[in-house]
Order: sequence, then structure tokens, then C-alpha cells
Amino acid sequence: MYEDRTESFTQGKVCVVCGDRALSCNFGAITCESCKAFFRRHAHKEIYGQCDGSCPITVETRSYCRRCRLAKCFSVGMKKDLILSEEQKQRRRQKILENRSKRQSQEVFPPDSTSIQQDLTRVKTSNPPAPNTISPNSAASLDRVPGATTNWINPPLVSAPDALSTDASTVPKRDIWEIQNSPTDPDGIKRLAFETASAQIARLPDGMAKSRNVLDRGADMVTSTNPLEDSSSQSSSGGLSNQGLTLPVTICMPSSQISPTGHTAQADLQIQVPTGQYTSLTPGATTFTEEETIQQKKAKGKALKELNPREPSIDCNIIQALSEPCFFNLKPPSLESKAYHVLEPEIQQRLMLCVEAYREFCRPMVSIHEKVPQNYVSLLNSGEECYHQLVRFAKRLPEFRALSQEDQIALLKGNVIEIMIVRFSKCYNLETNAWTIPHCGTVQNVSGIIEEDNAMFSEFCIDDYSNFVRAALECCKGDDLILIVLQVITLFWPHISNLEDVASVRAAYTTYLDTLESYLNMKYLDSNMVIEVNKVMGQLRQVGKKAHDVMWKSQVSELHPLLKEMFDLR
Amino acid sequence: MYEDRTESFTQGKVCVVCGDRALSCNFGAITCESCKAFFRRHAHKEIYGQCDGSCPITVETRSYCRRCRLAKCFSVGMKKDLILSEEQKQRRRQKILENRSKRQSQEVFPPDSTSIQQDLTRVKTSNPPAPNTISPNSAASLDRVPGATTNWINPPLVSAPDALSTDASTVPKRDIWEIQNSPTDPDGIKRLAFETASAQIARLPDGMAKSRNVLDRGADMVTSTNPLEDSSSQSSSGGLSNQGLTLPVTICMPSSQISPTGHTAQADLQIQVPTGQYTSLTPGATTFTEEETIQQKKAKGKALKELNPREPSIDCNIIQALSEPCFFNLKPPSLESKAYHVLEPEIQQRLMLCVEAYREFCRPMVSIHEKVPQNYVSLLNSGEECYHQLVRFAKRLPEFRALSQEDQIALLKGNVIEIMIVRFSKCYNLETNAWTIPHCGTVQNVSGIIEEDNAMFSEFCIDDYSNFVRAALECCKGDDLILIVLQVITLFWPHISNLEDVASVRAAYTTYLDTLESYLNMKYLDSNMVIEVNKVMGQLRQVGKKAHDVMWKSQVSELHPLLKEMFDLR
DNA sequence: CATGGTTCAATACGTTCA
DNA sequence: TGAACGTATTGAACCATG
Ligand SMILES: [Zn+2]
Ligand SMILES: [Zn+2]
Ligand SMILES: [Zn+2]
Ligand SMILES: [Zn+2]
Repeated sequence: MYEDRTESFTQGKVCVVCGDRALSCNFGAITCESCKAFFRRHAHKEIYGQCDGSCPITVETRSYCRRCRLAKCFSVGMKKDLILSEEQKQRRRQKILENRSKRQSQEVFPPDSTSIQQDLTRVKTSNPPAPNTISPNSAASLDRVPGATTNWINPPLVSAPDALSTDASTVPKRDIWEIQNSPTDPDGIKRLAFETASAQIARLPDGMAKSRNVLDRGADMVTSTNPLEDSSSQSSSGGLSNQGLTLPVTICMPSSQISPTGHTAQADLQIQVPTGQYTSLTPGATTFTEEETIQQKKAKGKALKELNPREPSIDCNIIQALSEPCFFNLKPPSLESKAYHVLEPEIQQRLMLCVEAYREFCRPMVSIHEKVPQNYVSLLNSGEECYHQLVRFAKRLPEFRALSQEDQIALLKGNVIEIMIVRFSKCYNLETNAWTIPHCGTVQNVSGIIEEDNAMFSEFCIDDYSNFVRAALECCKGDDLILIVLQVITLFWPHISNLEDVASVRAAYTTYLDTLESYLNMKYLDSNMVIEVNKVMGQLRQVGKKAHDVMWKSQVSELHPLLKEMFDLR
Repeated sequence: MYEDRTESFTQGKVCVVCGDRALSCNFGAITCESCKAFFRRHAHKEIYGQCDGSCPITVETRSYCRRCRLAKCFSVGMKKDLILSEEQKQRRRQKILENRSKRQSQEVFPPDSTSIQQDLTRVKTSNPPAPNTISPNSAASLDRVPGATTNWINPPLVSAPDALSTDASTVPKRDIWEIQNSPTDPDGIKRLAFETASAQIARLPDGMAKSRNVLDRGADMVTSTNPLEDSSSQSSSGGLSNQGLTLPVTICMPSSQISPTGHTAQADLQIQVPTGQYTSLTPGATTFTEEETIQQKKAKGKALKELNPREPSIDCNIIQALSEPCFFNLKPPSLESKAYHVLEPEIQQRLMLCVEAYREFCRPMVSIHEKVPQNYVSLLNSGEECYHQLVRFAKRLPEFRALSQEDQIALLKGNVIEIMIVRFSKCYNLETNAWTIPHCGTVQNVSGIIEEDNAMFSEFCIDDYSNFVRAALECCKGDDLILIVLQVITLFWPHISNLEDVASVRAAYTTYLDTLESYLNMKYLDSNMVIEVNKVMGQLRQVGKKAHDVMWKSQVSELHPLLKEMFDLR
């Protein structure tokens, strides 16, 4: 509805349906943009209404009666045959995608690629998402993996013959893991992997929890890297322990600071959380009740904070940020978008499944209100919700549900670290080597902390982590869906020993690998994409192993009972 | 009522009714939220007040005088047509529900969890989301025309868009995902559409199926249209809850009263009804089998009745009356009378046609034996035969038979309420505001019942109905032929959207209007007669619209599947 | 350019609850 | 009654093809 009455400048074109300004002929009649959209949306639909069929249609009244508006559209000669059929639209989208990635692949080679930041900036400014552009030098630097597997079609350890290999199964199978873990013969690898797995099962106390909160926020920011989304999230940054993720667990603190109330309840906007009791698996363990309302907890948190003025308090902004829903989640592209219809239905379905499952990670965490975290350990302990989320995330996946409880637990325990690493990668600031927290003015650089305890972290070089993040972000630039599917794949990573039904796990692993591959092939004609992502997976395993090792060195005693259970720590 | 006077930040929008802050345009005028709600609640009501009609309406005073507030609402241009009708609201809710379950179909698990084990255990028990069931939209619209047409030569027609297109694309397209996930080729959609289209007719196994059988059968019978043949059906009448048809549906009742056996089988003298299963469109719906014999049903009904002694039972005489053939049918004058020879042969023929068709309404109903109706809902539900009769009635008319099956169904669905209103008007007692049932010493006054639920019937004032009946009966005093032809005319009332062959429907409508006019002009020299009947038709549409609304407000769950099908209720 | 589709923030309906 | 909310629809702006 245009105010300016200089209709002449639009060549006096007027919508024959409503009289609004018209720009062109649409579907057989000169119409305005709104009537054009209206007709496209409704021409094939049945419209129910209650009128005598003679409602006047003007600019003002056109939205009053859909039936009469549609009738008028037809009466002025608009033809629904001119609306592209679903199939035609599909072809069109396909073609657009092809052209787009063709164009981008040309852009990649030009000499200008400089720093990551510039890349990111370019992403922001250049309209079409340029996710697959990889700066040459970065790609090179990622190539730490000796003899990296370039073809992931054949998952590690998984020689699942009956897997749903949808296509190109002819490609020689190589196991990424073989490379990472350096074993040379398949059997050796397997065994090795298993050993590692069993060793791994126990880690990651709580670093996960807390750091996740913070990290999550970062993800929001990163998401805004998405050219389409832009602006709203300013790039301020509030750092927080992130390495927490990897291990700041080791920081000791007065036990008094670990409040017994330091756990959480689930409180989601949509989901009513039943109150209940936390019952530890181990009889003697502490029990927590979860009967407080969120409001009560908020109040309590405030009170606590006020009562302990001497304790260094964490910036309120951080707290607020942490408690917001989805504050750092990945933002996958909407699968509703017509563009994805090119994919086979099954692939679409799996992708949707991943995104749906991932939503479990997007719930707000309220635990942060309960007690203001004063340090990293309490931050960790207050993050129980993280693990619940992880469990729910896994449960969303039918393949996971189909497993025995033992296997489910084994997978969760065995792969949690890697999943979390992927999850938090999005908010890692490569420039500062810190996790960035949006909405907070501060950036907490953790490298110093890490360096404090060289003995503890000697095995976990910050470079490992940052290299992984760098590779991951550059690889998936802007396309959070890749990271999401990666988390699902990681969940099913079948390196764990003593799985009851290893075949099913492998099948699931393969299935989601294939899904990701299909997606990448569809979206990025650049076939290198699969290779790149494959490399990233290799790095993930490397860094995961190191994080795991460090975990075992940490002080167990201060962790929340649930976390101990999670990791079989005593 | 907002305190902050920074109205500018709301773009200076001000409620044109009360001056409060406004957010958007509501029902045709820029209003505040409260006036919007007020208008929605009261626009259809009559508000009586004892003021002089000049009360000022401001933010502070707006709730003082509802009458003046409503008047101001109208005066500033708010339109009650923009308030969704009951049907539209119902569809809207339906759509929201569908979308919601679609979205959450993957949302398998309850959100809360305490310990991992509990989480996992729950996983084991919880089932994957039920696949989304989609029920097809019916093609017919039940749109109402609010205003009465005063000139019946030009019926209030809805220019059905693209009426002549016979392709299946008129069927609303549904996303493939909604229905099944497996189709892999784009054609899937197309096929689906076709399925939907053909299903439109074929499926509906039941309700429709049922009526379809009848439709087809009806056609068979038409052969026997020969006037000589139908001696068997004397003009006694098989009444049935009629008003039930129009509205008492809304009365809620314990679900126990709705016996799953409370439906009927077709058992006509001439028509052998194939036994079969009722398969609802919606997978989860109840299934009814129709294999019992009438005797069995009778027994069952008795048993049921005895088992529920607390339920108020309807007088046995009524039952008997209902089961007698044609206990309350109209008795048209014999067209053999020489008096009618003045009329042109074609007119005579048409009149005879109407009378013959009407005889289909005069067959006895046996369903009443099955289960003694305890109240209006069960009465309604037991009245399946009514609809079969209606179908046969329509099938007798050549213009109707000439239509496509889709259009036939659309007409039946769209006009059934008005036809029934006319049909039952004859037994409405204007003195008592009750329907009188012959052969019974009792008169059942329903007004009390209707008034019981004011909320439900607020829009359907008993006065509306009685005014119509009064007008109709006074107008046609003694001449049942008028009412009969009126039913035929009503059948062809072409207000329905998306008729394939709207031209033919209009032609039929006009034809019978002309027939009636010729008859009236011949019989009643008083030329006012045409005008009077015209007025009655206008009232019929008004009362029909209200009845229609009430129908949509009713508890859908309690209705017989056939009725749901008939009215596209879910 | 002309004319299709796509997107997303604004809009406008009903619903809920205190 | 009216504020707050959930959602489907709308339409301006934009993107892509030929
Ligand atoms: Zn227009
Ligand atoms: Zn209209
Ligand atoms: Zn107002
Ligand atoms: Zn007043």
C-alpha cells in the first residue's frame, strides 16, 4: 500500500484487483505485489468465508474478505496455471543452488582471502551465504592430520555392510579414526579405540555444564555470522571459562562454595517441569530436591548474591545471558525452506530429526539463577541441566532409543566430551583464544588460566582446541546445520567397547554420516566440502582424546554427584 | 490502559473508540486491545441500556455504558463481518492443532528428567510420536450469506473462481510430509492430490460412503420416479428430531450416553443396505460396524435403556410415532386437480417433480428402534436416515443428478440445514414454541432446553426460529406445496463456494424459483404472495446462518461420524 | 526488465487468565 | 474486562532466471 500518489512514475499501473499501485503483470493480470502474493498463496486453496460474494475489493478492504478477493483475482483474468507447480519450483530451486555455489566456488580462488576475520566479514556483507568458501591457507593449516582421510563415506571401525549406503558406496572406505589414533591396522585401531573409549567414559565432570552456558551465548553471535541474519547481536563479548569445557575443573576452591543447592531444575517456556527429586544412582549420594519454582530460585539467587558481597560476583549480564533461552545455540537454516526439498525425503527427515533433537540443547537454563556461580567449579556444578539436555537430545533420535539402556549410557558417557566440544566451538573466539559471551561487555581470556597449571594442562595445548575450532568454523562457515549433524554423528561414534549392539550403533553412525554427506553434496557443489568436514571430524577426535585425558587428572571430589555418575567418577 | 504517555513510540496510534493506545487495526478500525475484545464479544449481541444513547466513551468511561460503546464501535467503522464465524474459528483451531502436532511430532519426550537412569528408562517406555494424520478437506463450503436476498431472481451468488475447471487441482494441496514421508519423487505430490480428490468421493468410507451408497442408490430409485409407483409410501410421516438438526446439538452430555452402537443401518423396504464398516477419515476415530440386524439393534436398544435407568427417557409414544411412516410430512394438494391445468405443462411437470422428490422424505425411519434417544444429541445421532432421505430426495431431481458428484456433495453439505429447517417448520407449534409430535399426547417444548445454555445459544435466539416459522406458516397457510418447492429451491441455493459447475446450479435454482413464482401467480392473484415468500426465504437464510454457527459451536466429539462428515467437522 | 519465487517482520485474529 | 500471548496471514523487499 503505497502512500505516494505519484502513480505516474510507476507508469500509472494500477492493480486491477484492488487498485493499489502495480508494478507488473502477475499471473495474467496487472496487480500489486500483495495481490500477487495473495493469489499465489490461495489460488489452489479452498477458501471458507461468509459473505454474499459481493464484497468490494479496494486497497483498504482487500484483506477483509478472502473469498471475494480470490474471486476477483480470477475474474480479472489471473490464471493459476501460471503458478509454478511444486515440481517446477523444485527444479528452479535446484538450479539456483547450482548457480550459487558455482559462483562461489569461483570466488574462493581469487587471491584476496586474508584473515579469518575478513572472511567472516565478507560473509556478513556478501549476501548469498558463502559457507563453503575456505581460505586456502587455513585449509592448509588444518592439515595437521597426517594422512587425513578424505572420504568419510566409510565410517571408522564401521564396516557396516548393511548400512544404508545410499549411493557412492563404491568409494574406498577409510577410517578417519585410524588416522587420528594412529593405529595402522584396522583391528589394532579398533582395539585401541575401545581402550580409549573405556578410559574415556569417565570424564568431564562439570566443566561441561557451566562453560556450556556461556559458550552457548557465543553461538548466537556466531550465528549472526550468517549473512541473512545480521546485526541484532552486537559483537560485544563476555568471556567465560570455556576451557572449563576442557578442564578447568582442576581449579580447587573452598568446599563451602559448593552449595548443596547448586543444582538445577528444568524450566522451559513451553514445557512444564514436574517437580521431583533427584535420586542418585548411588544410595549414599546426596539428594537434591527440585521443588522450588523458578521465581523462588531467582529470588534466592539474588538474595544469595546480596548476602555475600565480599565474594567476587560475576557480571550480572552474564547471569542474565545464561538464563535466557537459547542464548548461545546454533541456528540451523530453516529446513522448511523450499531449497531443501531437493533432498530425498528420507534425508530431509533425518536432517529435521537432528535439528529437532538439537532443540533440546536450546532450552533455557535456570540453574544459573539458583546460585550465582562464583568460580568455575561452581559454574560447572550448577550445570546439571546440561546433561539432562544431552540425554534428551539423544533420546530424540530413534536409533538411540532403539538401543538398550546399557548401550545408551555407554554412548553418552563415551562421546559426551566430543559432543560438547562441537557444541561449544561456535562461541570460541579465535582471535582472543577465549569463549565469547554475547551481551556482556567483558571477554574472559582463559588462556592465562590454562597456563597457570602447566602440569595439568601439559597435554592439552590450547592450540589443539583452537585449531579444531578454527577448522570447524571455517569449514562450516555459517552453516550451523553441519555442526548440529556433527553432534548427532558424534553421539553414535561407535568406538566404545562392550557395546551390546554395536551393529546398530554403527548403522546409525553410518546413516547420519550419509545424511550429512547428502546434505553437503546438495548444498555445496564444491565436493571438497565432504573432505573438509571429514578433516574436522578427525581433529575433533584428537582434541577429544586429549580433553579426556586431562579430565581424568582433575579433582573429582568437588563435582556434583550427577556428574560423577555420568562419568563413573568416585 | 497504558500509563505511559509516550504515545509517539506506538506511532501515535490511538483507539478511535476510546482514545487509549492502539496497536493495530481491529475489525476495520484502529482500536485498543480492550475495544477489540469488547467488539468481538458484543458485536453480535443486542445490548439494551437505559441511557439516552449519548454517553461519552473515553478510556475511563468506556466500561460504563456498553450500549454506547458498541454503538461507537460501529460508528467508527468496525465491521462485525470481520469477526470470524463459528465455522471459521473452528477451522482455525483445527489448523493450529494440526500445525502444532506437526511441529511436535518429533517431540517425543517429556522434558523433565532427574537422573540419567530415569531419563533413559523413560525413553524405553515412551513411544515415538504418532504419525501425523491428515484428514482431507472437503470441497464444499458452508458459507453463509448474511443478508437476505430480496430479489430472488438474482440469487446472491458467489462467483466461484474457476468454476469450470474440472481438473483435480482444485483440491487443496497438502504437503506431502503431512501425509506420508516416503514418496521420493516429485510426482508424489501430484499423485497425492489426485488421491485426495478421488478420495473426496471414494473414501469417506463411512459417513460419505454411507451417503454415497445412498447417492448411488438414490439414482437407482429415480427410475421409480414414476408417480404411479410409490404408493407404498403413504403420506404419513416419519419425524425425527428436527430441531435437533438445527441446533440442540450443542447440548452437552455425558459421553456415556453416546453409545457406540448409537448409529443406524439403512433398512429400507426397497433398499438393501450392504453391511460394512465405518472407517473414519481420521485413523484414531471410533469405528462402527453395521452388521447387526434391526432386531438385534432393537434388543440392544432396549437393553441399553434398561441399563441406564437414570437417564430421562423419552415417552414411548414418541418412539412409536417416530417409527411410523411419514408421521408429520407435508401434504401437498393433488396436482391432478384441473385447477393446475392452467399452468404451463413444464411448470406442472416441475411441481410434480418436487412432490415426487419430497416423497423420499416420507419413508418410515427405523433407526429410532435401535436406541431410544435420550436427548437431542442422541436423537441427532440416531437420525442418520434423515440424511439418507435427504440424499434420495435430491437424487430425484434431474438437475441435481446432472451435477458432478463433487457438486452434489457440496450442495447437500452446504444447504442441509436450511432444508431441514423448512422441513420441520410444519410441526412447530407457535403457541408453545415447541415442536409438536403427532400421535403422542405429549408436546415436547424445547425452548426450555435451548435456553438452558445461554452461552451456547446466545446467538441463536429462539425468536429467530419462531419468527421464521411464523412467517413461513402464515405466508403459505395451508399450502404445503410452497414449502415443498421451497425445499427444492433451497437445495440449489448457489451460495456455495467453489462449485465446479456453478452455472448449472444457478440455472436449477432459477428454474425452481420460476416454477414457484408461476404457481403462486396462478394460485394467488394477490401479487404480494411472491414478495411474501421472498421475505420468508430471506429469513430462512438468516436463521440458517445462526443455526450454522451454533452447529459449529457444538461439541463435535459427540456427533455421529456421519454428521461430522456431513458438516466437515473434526 | 519482466515476472516468477522467497523471506521476514508486521499485522490482526482468537485465546487465556487474573 | 483487558492485558498478554500464540499463531496464521499479509505484504514490502528482495532474489533469480530468461
Ligand atoms: Zn492489488
Ligand atoms: Zn466476500
Ligand atoms: Zn479503545
Ligand atoms: Zn450509553
